[in-house]
Amino acid sequence: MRIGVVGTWGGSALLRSLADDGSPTGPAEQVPDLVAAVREREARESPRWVWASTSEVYPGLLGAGVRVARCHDLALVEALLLGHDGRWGEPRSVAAAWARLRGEPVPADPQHGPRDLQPALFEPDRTGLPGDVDPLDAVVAVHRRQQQGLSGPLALLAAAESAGALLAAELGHDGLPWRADVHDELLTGLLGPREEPGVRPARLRELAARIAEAFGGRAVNPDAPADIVRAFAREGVQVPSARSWVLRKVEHPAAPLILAYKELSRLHAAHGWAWLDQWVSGGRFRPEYVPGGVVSGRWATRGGGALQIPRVVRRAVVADPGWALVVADASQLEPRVLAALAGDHRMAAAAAGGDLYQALADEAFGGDRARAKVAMLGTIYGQTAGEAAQLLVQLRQRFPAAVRYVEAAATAGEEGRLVRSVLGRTCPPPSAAWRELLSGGPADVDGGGAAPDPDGAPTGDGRRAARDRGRFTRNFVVQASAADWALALLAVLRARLAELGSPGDRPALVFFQHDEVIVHTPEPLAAAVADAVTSAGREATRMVFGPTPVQFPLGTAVVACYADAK
DNA sequence: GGCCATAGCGCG
DNA sequence: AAAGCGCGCTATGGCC
Repeated sequence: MRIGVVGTWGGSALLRSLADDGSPTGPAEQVPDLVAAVREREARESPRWVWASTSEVYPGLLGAGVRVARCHDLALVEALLLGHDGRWGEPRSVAAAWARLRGEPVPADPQHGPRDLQPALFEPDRTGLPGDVDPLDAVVAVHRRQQQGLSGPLALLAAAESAGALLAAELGHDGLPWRADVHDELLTGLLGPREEPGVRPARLRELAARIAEAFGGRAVNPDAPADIVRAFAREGVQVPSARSWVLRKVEHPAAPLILAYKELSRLHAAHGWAWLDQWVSGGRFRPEYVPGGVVSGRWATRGGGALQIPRVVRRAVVADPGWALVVADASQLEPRVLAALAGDHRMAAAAAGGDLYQALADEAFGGDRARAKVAMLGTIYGQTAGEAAQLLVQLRQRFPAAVRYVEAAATAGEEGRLVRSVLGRTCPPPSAAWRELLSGGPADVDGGGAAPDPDGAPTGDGRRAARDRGRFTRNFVVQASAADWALALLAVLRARLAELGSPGDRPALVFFQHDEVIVHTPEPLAAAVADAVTSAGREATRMVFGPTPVQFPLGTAVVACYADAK
C-alpha cells in the first residue's frame, strides 16, 4: 500500500492511494491537515509514503511528532535511475522528472546554498512545476514511471535510499547526545580558558611564543604554512611543505612545537567553543546529513562536520542518565565487500572469519598481517608505487578473481565506461574535458600534453587522466557496494529498533558514519539492541549479496561514552 | 567587503 | 615513507 502526498496551502494536503506499480487505486483526497492525516494513516495502515523529497517534507512531520516507517523519495530515486541510465547529474526534482516525462523543458534543480535557512513563508514555490499542473498528478505520474524502471537490486537500492533519507532526517532531528560541559572542560584542559573570538587561548599563545623563540625571536605565524617553510629556510632547513608528516622528520627545536600547535589549533578552529555554540543545543549535536551526497552513495553532511568528529572530542558524546550507547562498526568492510563481489572463493574463505587481514596473511604473506593489509588496501585504492606494487604480485597469485574484479573496473574507467555497485548505483560518466584529453583534442593541446601515439594509445596528460579515472572506478565498485551494504544495515536496524521499548522510551539510531552506527538506548535494552545490530548485519548481507560465505562482523560495544568504544 | 584557490588536516 | 579512494571544514592570501 502506497500513498502519494503533496502539501498544499496552509498545512493542508492532497493524498492519493496507489498500488505498488504506481497506478492510483482511488481518487485524490483533500485533507485539511497534512500532519494529522499522515499520523492517522500511518497508525492505521503504515503505507509507503510517496513524496517529492524527504528532506523537504519529513523534518516538518518530525517537528510535529510524527514518524513514518517507509517512504519512496522521488528525487533520490530519480537520481539513482538517471545515473543508472548514464545521465548522472541531470535535474532530479519531481518538476524535472515530470518535464522529461512530457518532453518539456527541464527546470534546473533549486540550488541548495550552504546557508539556505529562509523562513518558509518567504520561500518561492519550490515545486518548479508549471502553474496549471496539479502537483499530486506529477507525483503520481513520476512515481509510476519510476516503478517501471525499478526491479531486482535497483528496487532494493531505491527502498534503502529512501529509508536512509528518513533516518537522516531523524538523526538531524533527534541529535547525538552531547555534553557541552564535558566538551568545554576538555577544551579548557587542552587550550586554556575560553577567550574572546579572535584571541588565541593561552596554550596556543604560549606555543606561538616558543616557536618564535626557536626561530631566533622572529615572529612566525604558525597558522601560515608558507611562513613556516620560510622560517625553516632561514635556519638552513629546506622543507617542501609544512605538512605534519614532513615536520615530524625535521630535527629542529621548532618542529615539535609547531606540530603541537597545529594539533591544538585545529581542535580550536574546527571543534572549539565556536563549534559548540553553533551546533550543540539542548544536550544534542544536530548536524544536517545529506543522504547520497557522495557519488559512491555515502552520506555527506552540510555544516557541523558530523562525519569528521575528532577522536579526542568523542569524550563529549555521553549517554543520558539511565541510557547507554551501543556503538557498532563493521570491521574491514571494504575488503570483505570485494571478496563477496568478486566471488573469489579463497578470499571469501579468508573473509569468513574474524580477522580478514590475518587470514590473508596466513594464506599469502607468510603470516605478516601488516603486509597483507597494505596489499589489500593498495589493491582497492589502485596504489602503484612503493611496497604495495610488490605485494600485489603475491595477492594476485593467491586471489586472482578478486584482483581481476577491481582491475576490470579500472579498465572500464580508463576506457570511459560506467561501473556500478552491487545494487546498481552507477558512477558518473567522464567529463567532456576528460574525453577531449583522451582523444587528443584541443584540451590536450592547450594542456601541453603529448598527442596520442600512432596506434591511438593516449600519452602524457591523457594517459594520466585515464589512470586517474581508473583508480576512481576501481575504488567506486568497492566503496559504493560497501555503501549499499551499510544502507541496507541502517534500513533493517531502524525497523528492528522501532519494535523495541515503548514510544518515548525507545532505542534510536543517533549517529551513522560510513561503516559505524551509534544507538542511544535505555540501559536495560542495550543487550537487545546489540543483538538487533548483529542480526541486522546478517540480514543486510543476505539482502545485498545473497548467499555468500563472506561474513560482515559488527563489533559492538555498550558504553556510556563514545570515546570508550574502541 | 566578498570570492576564490590553495594548503592542511579531520574522518571513513 | 609519503602515495593511493571518498569527503567537509578552516585559515591564509591574492584578487576584484
